[in-house]
Amino acid sequence: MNKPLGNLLFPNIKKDIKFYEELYPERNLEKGAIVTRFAPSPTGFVHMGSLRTALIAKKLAHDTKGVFFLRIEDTDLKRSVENGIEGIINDLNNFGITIDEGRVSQSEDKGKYGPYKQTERTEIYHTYAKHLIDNDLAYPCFCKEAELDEIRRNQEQKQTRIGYYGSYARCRYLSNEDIEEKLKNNEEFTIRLKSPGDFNNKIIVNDLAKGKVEFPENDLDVILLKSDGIPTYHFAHAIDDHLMRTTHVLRGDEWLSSYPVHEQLFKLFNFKLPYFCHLAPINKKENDSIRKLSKRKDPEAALSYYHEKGIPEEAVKLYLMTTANSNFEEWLLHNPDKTIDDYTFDFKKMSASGSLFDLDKLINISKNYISKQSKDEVYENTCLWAKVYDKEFYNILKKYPDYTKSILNIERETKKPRKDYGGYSDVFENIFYMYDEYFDNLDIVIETENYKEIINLYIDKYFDINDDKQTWFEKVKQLSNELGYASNMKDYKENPDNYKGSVADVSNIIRLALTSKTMTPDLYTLINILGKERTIQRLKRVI
RNA sequence: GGCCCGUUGGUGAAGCGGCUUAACACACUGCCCUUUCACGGCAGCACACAUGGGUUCGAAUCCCGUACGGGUCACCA
Repeated sequence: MNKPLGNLLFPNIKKDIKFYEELYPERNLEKGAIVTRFAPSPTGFVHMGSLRTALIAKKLAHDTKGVFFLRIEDTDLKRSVENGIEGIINDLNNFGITIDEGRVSQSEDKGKYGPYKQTERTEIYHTYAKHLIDNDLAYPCFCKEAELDEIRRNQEQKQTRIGYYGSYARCRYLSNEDIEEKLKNNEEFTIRLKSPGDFNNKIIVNDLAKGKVEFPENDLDVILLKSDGIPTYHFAHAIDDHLMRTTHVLRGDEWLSSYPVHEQLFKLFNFKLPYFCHLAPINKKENDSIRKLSKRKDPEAALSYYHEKGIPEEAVKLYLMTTANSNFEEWLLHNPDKTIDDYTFDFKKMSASGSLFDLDKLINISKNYISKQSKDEVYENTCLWAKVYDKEFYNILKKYPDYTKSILNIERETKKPRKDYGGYSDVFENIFYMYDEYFDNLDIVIETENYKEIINLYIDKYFDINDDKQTWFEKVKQLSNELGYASNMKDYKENPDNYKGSVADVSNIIRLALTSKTMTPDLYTLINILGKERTIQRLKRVI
């Protein structure tokens, strides 16, 4: 016990930890209910990896009738970004990751376990720090940066373990008088843990993702409170996740190696230890090395990247889920009409190692997802996209809603829909030629020599907007025959020399004249959507 | 350097001691279907279990060593 020191260091702290233990009681939830949180730093947008963590955390909580909350970890003043909190809330909302409690705006909380922003909890941290000091489990450290450097250099030279521990932890042995003296001189100090651990002892975690992991016990006198009085991650994590009654801590596996510190803190306070799940990162290959997908270096780490491509949020989530749970993809294949909400998350199906980010796969998922949407959904979503990223196209879409929908509906809303769009940004490239506003400015080049003859004959003799598909195609075949083109592809393939070409060539000339492209959806449907006048006008334009 | 994690084809991965001549999905290639494209079907691709020992009648699966990759050792989270 060292009560005088606690009072000396924290003269303004009048409460004790019992006060907070009672203020934030255990949650009254059903048995098996999981309490998780998303705890980002407001350093900018949400990272793909963080989004995945949040997605899983929310799912676990909601599947078990638990609670999912948002806590803002803004203890690094230097890195905090101005509208960081709004950005995070925004990203979460866009992806439908709804929180039950926590920070809901820059300054507002929802829920009884707040405040949910760490810089607003300093009194709590100080109370718990004082408690540790009172019990001789923490002490002030006056070491300056230079001294700490010196210790490290010394350790490097001796090739011993690096860190502030044991006899290297100089300030651990300061007497109350020494401390009082330094305080009088206004020396800056941090509060360090007086670790009771022994490096030779072993501890074991049963990590939900990694399995059993063995560590040496922590003996580092880690910093609990920085010299500005703000807690470090380690300290804040222990206090907050206990007081907020988190049952499952999901976080990146870069935290795995500091687990011994955290466990020690929980035990010193007699907190109930939550379950831990350390997720492997999403990686990227750069040259020959593999590294974590980086906010700074990789545009695809930002959620805005997908927004810009018009990849639906749901598709991103589906992709993230396939990387989070290895059997999710197959499950979805067998349950095509179900959603992520119907899936039961399984810790055992989590990969222990990090995977490479695969944009191809994401786009494939997105194609499948968009292909299942109705024409109205695709129309609305494309409008939303274009409104931000292509104003001109947006105006066109808004000008011709029904016309556009009929285009978007080609080979859609069937059992085997087309999969043209990896994102809404692909829509333009696939349908722009249907609008005169774009089409009229195109140069149309048809290489076939006698294309004028073909088109003339088509207009004069065979074109009739009222034909059904069967009749239409029969006529194209007749047209082919009349001009020496094979109407039957098999015949043509067997004896190509007998013909000038095939019905495929003939259709393609018409296709080119009408669309400027050689690859389009079904021509007959296209003609019907274009209508009689526009079709003839376009056909005449090339001759 | 200490501590920790990981390593199945180009990618994600199934596998949990015999059912494995190692699934499935993406990507790629070819064929079929077909007026183009797409969809769909079929096939292929890829010397895929990092490596060396051991345990066992039997090992991708268990144990040990090594290599390689990654993390961490901040008054950053």
